[in-house]
Amino acid sequence: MKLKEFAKQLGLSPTTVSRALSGYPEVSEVTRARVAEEAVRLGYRPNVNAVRLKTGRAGAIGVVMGRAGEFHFAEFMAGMAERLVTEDTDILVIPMADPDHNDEMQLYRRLVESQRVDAIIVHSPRPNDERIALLHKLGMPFLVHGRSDIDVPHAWLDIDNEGAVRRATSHLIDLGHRRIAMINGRQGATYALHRDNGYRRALQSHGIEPDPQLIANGNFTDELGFRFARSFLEQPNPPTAFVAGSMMTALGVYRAVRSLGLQVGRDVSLIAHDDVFPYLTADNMVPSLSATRSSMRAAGTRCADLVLQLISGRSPLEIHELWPVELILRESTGPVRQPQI
Amino acid sequence: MKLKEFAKQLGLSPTTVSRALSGYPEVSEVTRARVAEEAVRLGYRPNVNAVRLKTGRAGAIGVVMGRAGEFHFAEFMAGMAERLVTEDTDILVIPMADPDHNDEMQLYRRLVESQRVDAIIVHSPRPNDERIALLHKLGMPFLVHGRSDIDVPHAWLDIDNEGAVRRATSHLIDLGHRRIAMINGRQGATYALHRDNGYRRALQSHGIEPDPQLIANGNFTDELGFRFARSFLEQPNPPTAFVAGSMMTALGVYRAVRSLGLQVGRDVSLIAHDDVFPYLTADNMVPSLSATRSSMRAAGTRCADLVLQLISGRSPLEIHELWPVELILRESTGPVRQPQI
DNA sequence: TTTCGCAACCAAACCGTTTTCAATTTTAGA
DNA sequence: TCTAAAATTGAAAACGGTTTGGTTGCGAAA
Repeated sequence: MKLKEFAKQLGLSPTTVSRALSGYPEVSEVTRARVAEEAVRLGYRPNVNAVRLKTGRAGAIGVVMGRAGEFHFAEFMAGMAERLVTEDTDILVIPMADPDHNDEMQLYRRLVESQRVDAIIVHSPRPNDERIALLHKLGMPFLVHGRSDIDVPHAWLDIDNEGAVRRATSHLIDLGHRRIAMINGRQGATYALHRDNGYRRALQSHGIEPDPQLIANGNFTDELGFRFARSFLEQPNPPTAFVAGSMMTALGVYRAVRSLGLQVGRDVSLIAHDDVFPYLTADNMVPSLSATRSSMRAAGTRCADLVLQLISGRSPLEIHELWPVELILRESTGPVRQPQI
Repeated sequence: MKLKEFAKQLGLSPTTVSRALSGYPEVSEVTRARVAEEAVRLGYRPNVNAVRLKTGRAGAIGVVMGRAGEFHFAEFMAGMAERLVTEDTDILVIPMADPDHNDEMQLYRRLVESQRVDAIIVHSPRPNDERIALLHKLGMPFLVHGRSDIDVPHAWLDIDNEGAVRRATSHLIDLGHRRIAMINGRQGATYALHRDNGYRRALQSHGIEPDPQLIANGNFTDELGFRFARSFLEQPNPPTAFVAGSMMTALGVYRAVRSLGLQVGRDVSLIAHDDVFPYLTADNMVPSLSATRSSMRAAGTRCADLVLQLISGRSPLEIHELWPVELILRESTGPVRQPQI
């Protein structure tokens, strides 16, 4: 059913019908109601592609997806979906070929030019992220999930990574730990930097010098969690506590600790960051995992919300949200054990 | 840069330019080369929305996303992305409000009518899945990831769930196990049914009567893995082996077994299904996990490929792929222990 | 030479909306 | 009652491409 045909059935012009459905004021309430009603009855729905061509709006939010299968991704998307379900906006997932730099910029450039999306969400920004500069230059609305230090105005939503890790680390220090290892995310992303800062500040404010031998960076995998933890624990002067970047990393740390005949929460303390997954909960781990917690799903929902505001004209300058992170103490943290004499 | 302008710069008509770029034969090679070259140089790219309006193609594949944050999802998408990155097709994620039945059908109907996608991928089909009937009726190309018994022709790609679980169960029986528990996925989906069949057939072909007390269904979460395993093991006549539906479930089972002072691989055997995640590998678990394995990512890639074929006209009737599943034996399986006398 | 076929190109119609500008009808004010 | 202003409605021009149905020019066949 096309507009023309539909309008004819109603005895109205396409103009009026279009306006009635789009909520323009210059159409009488009576007419509007009738049009809306008949549209449902006859099943008329405007052709999206025609609307998009004419209006220039794409009706979609772009999310560029890296190749690393990040488990956060699904949660974030589910959160976005939750918000967008009532909206007439969908999510366009754009595959990224290689993390090769040039390619990536090219991808964003094309995405913008192609006019397939009204806005873009940028993930895992770097301190000086060229994607941000590019999108700003091209005038494409975008929201950064995370933050960047770049000298370009941008809307962002981030969690307080630094504060979270600082508190986590401080807490471990308060428990008497002095050798605290840090298993961080991949180097380069701002959040990893912030977490590193939080870690260092906590140590330094207690007069402890960070030991580079106790700091590691890498993907959030069980495997790396294990490897790093294991190699740290096998050092001559092993750590008594760990701060870990993700639930998967935590799993690896648990394994490593166990594999050495030690016990998490007694011999080694651990605090990890928990993005709140329905399928793996910190509280259920044995011993239950002390965690800095912030819902990835909620972030997705809010990001979708903010992007919608961005699209409808709100200034990026007004959109800066820093979410506090909970620190939830459970059994994986405990006072440092006196070295056996 | 619009087509008209671009054509003028080249001293050609829009017609010829359009044809040159779209690879039509009635344009000389010389011209085609020149057009292609200049397009790059001047940065001309056809407006997607205009192309879509005119051709009726949407340039996107639809994936409906449930609210349950499934960790498989990201892997599957990453796989799709891998295939689509070279193509001019993207992935449209459509949020699903409630798993409420009517709503879901309504969603699919609208999705089709809106012409935002050229094809749809249907996940976790049920034996008699109305979505399939609907899409078939509406003439929308679609690929089912999984299978359905419904009496409607449909393209599908599935893994041999039944065979996988049958072999896994048989292997456990060969190891001497007789009380084998089954922690399956949510009731309703075909794959859960197939796995159940595989489980029952294996038992029955060895003359073992399935015990409903040892069969559970539910989401693939660590929590449910733990609960089910624990409650099974606390029964008067506990199982000596488990077949579990996912890696997360397996984590829960490990926990449950440990919590009772038992040991996986010695006191209790376990085989779980592994979708192959970069962040959690069966081989790294302690003891390493015996698993039926099939790459979710590879499935995503192939599904994308098949959908593209579907879009370009291949008959759904020809597209039926049943992937074999590997059975990889590691340390979590062992001979049944004689009951302590 | 004329005719035909073919390669290469082009003008204009069309895809299904939105929106500008203009026309018509109502309403309100005098 | 008349008129100006306000409230509705419509006709037609975009939006930026693709594609149909030609036209043109040239060499080969008749």
